[in-house]
Amino acid sequence: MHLQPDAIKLALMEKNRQKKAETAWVLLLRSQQVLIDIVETKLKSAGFPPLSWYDLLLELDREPGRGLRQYEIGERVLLNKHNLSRLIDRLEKQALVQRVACNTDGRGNVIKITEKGVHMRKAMWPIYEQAIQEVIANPLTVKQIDSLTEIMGALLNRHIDA
Amino acid sequence: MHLQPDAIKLALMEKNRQKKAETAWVLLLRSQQVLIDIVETKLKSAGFPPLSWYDLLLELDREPGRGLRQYEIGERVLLNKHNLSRLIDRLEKQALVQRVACNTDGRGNVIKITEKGVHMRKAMWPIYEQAIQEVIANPLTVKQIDSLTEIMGALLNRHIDA
DNA sequence: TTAATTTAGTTGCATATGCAACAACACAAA
DNA sequence: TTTGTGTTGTTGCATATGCAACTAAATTAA
Repeated sequence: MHLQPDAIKLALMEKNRQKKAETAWVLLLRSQQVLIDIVETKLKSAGFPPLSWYDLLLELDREPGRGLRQYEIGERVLLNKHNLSRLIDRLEKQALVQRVACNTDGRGNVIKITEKGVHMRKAMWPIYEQAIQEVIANPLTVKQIDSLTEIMGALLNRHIDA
Repeated sequence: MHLQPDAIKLALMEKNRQKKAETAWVLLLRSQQVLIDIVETKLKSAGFPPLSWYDLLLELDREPGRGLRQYEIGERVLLNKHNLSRLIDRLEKQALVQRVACNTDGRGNVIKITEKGVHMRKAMWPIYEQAIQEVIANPLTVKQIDSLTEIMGALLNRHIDA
């Protein structure tokens, strides 16, 4: 066995790196499906609405009186305006949130969480918390959890601008 | 500052663990959304069908002549039969796969990939491969990629039986 | 054999999502 | 002012997904 020229060596390393990335990607895809499904199922069997509702309620709950413009929510929850518009429809129909005409911008409206919405989020949290424990906290060591956070952060940062 | 009794210390550690798990979960949720969206967008802009089609074609491509029963595909692709049934409808409409009556089980059918399906999968792969490079291989070190694989494996294993 | 139960797959219905077109307003330039 | 351009949000349409009901065939039990 003889030493390979650096260029070839590098190319092989890159090839290997890509192979590993593909393996990781497939597992990431699968685990996403499985874990989200578990969490959604737990919420549903407890008689609660899906994760996306929780997300929305949480963001609104963080802005007590002020509320949020629709586009602000869209940025935080990573939802395009089409879906967001209708997601808010559904929540409003359940009286969990409320559309208020915006006095500084005649086009838009400000979304505010209602009392009922606050209660709903609070009621959902224990179930959600327990689900997170089951799908993340229990199967992993603390070191792995930290590592997961770091890696997901790196993946996200790379694509925030895109 | 005095030493805490072990029980309290343990409880605090568990609380901390859960906190970290919640942070990791949120990042995992977000990054999955973003990464999958990037990959899907790349496929679409290249004029290709979505990821789920690729998944199905890949599984079938691995069983050249034999094909697969629908429930077998369901197990591998993690899709319930309802959706699978209609996903196959769509692919069959594009002549990428073919339903063949099963001679050992009169209820079911065997799904086989067509020549066109084989070509489609081959054509999609370079785009898909490049997308994986962009979302996983480029942003991470090899060590992180290995770590990601290990962690996702741990998460999946835990819930394979459930 | 017949009858009861389980399994494979499809279909109808309600809901969720993406895309494109649109309406209404804000903002900037002429 | 008017005109053009970008932004905010909604709606129609096509498609995708989950749930429950259903058909048909396999399997088991009597």
